[in-house]
Amino acid sequence: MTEFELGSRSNSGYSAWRLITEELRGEIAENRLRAGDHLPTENMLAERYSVNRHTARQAIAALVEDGLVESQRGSGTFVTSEPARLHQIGLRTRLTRSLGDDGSASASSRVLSSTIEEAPEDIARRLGLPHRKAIRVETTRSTGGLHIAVGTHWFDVERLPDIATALRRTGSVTAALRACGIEDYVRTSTVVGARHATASEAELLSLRPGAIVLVTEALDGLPDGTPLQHLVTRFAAQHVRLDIEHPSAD
Amino acid sequence: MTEFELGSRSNSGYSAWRLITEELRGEIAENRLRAGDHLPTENMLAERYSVNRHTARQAIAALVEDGLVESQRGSGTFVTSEPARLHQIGLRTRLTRSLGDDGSASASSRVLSSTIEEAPEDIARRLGLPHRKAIRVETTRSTGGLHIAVGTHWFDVERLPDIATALRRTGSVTAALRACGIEDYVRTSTVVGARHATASEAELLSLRPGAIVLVTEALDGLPDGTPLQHLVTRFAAQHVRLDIEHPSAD
DNA sequence: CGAAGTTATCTATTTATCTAGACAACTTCA
DNA sequence: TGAAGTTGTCTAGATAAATAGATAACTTCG
Repeated sequence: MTEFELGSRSNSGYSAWRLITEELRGEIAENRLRAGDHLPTENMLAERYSVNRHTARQAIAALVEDGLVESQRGSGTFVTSEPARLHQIGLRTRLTRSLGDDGSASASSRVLSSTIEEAPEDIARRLGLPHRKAIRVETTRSTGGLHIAVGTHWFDVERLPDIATALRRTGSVTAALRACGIEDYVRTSTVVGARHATASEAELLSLRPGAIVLVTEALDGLPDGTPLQHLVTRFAAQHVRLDIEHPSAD
Repeated sequence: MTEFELGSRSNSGYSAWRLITEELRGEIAENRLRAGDHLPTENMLAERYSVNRHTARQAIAALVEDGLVESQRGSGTFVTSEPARLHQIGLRTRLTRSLGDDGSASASSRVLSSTIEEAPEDIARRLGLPHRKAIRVETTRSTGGLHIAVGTHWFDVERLPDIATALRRTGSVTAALRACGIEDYVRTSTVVGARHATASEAELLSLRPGAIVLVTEALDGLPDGTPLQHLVTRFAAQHVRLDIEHPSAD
């Protein structure tokens, strides 16, 4: 097993306890520590990572707060038996418009704002805009009281001039597109990345600053290829898995 | 927002400069800051994140060290790096082939180890193993001198008894499968998540401890659906984004 | 019961990180 | 040329994180 040392750990921008927390979280995620298992004791962790016992305790405390482990005075700390529920969200790869990217049926999305803005150059290009004037819509999605994702949608203001009012009325992008006469649309590309959440994303998703977000960047278009919507969605990585369907070519 | 930021940022386990560094890195990776672009000045960053200018400088210094930006006294700091490269994921995804589709011959994969182990229960179930005895193979993948991904492969030891020797001989999973008589296989399912790298992953990928990995968990099978390989791949998120293949709508 | 091992809590101290202000060196542009 | 704006460097102080040691409360097991 590889342990980081003081040299590489200090000055890394990550506190010692955070690194230990995430290391243990990774072991749980990889099933090397399983439900019910006894975590290394505080003294063992302190020795393994060359830190004080208090630092090891702080690392464990973060896992306790996340519900991954439970501490019992006198006996030890154990991996929680029922792992936190993960939301499996389907990434749309064909025109499953009814469910699609909105995933589980219980998900509710809300429009935070919609403004007319100058689109960034690359987004304007992907949308095929000569003028760069676009409608920008910010949305959030939550299920079961948990904030799951925030989305930034870009529409061509000339192609869909009424999308803003339709959005405010329907509260849903899909319904708003239908109100604008778009019955069918197709996802033409999706790119997935991961990074730390920005401060505003962390606030919207009820995450700590620095939490990890999965970022999907997608382009929706008419079946003939005309681009309709550029969509950037940020998911809280600790609650979400993205499920990719692989439609067989035949 | 700014005062709230300070309060919630502390005690997060991430230093202020690290959060700023990672936010800027994300903007570069997602091509919102492009090669040649002027970074916000130190004073602008300090104001935007409500930190001292020295803290903003430290954030930039980390990007300089990673070779993403270059500072020029008097004029500013500029982006020097390209956005994260794309790794394609689709029906015919092979770890060996899909990276470096720019035709660069620099992409290479390496078999680190192969052992016979008792597979974890969930993996055994997905592979359809009654006996739980499986071959576990660890691989790494790099391109352009960058370590891109590490993979953990699981095979049925009874269905593919010779895969280990074939792997050691060929060095490639695809070639080894072909040597075992598997001419064609397809991706059945892919699930994507993200978390911090463990210390061992960070070492294999030449990342700092605490860096972010994209984790894909995939099942490959014969065209008739028989499971062949369970594959967990960890990509260095700062270098890679996943490009989800969409079937052409024809 | 008693000993050993565990988590919980407290105080004090050291070390690392962040803030504050000043000035120098350099570039850009009017 | 000069003014404004930028990065580079220095000193000092304030705040947060980690260390060190001690003791209590609880569990397990011989």
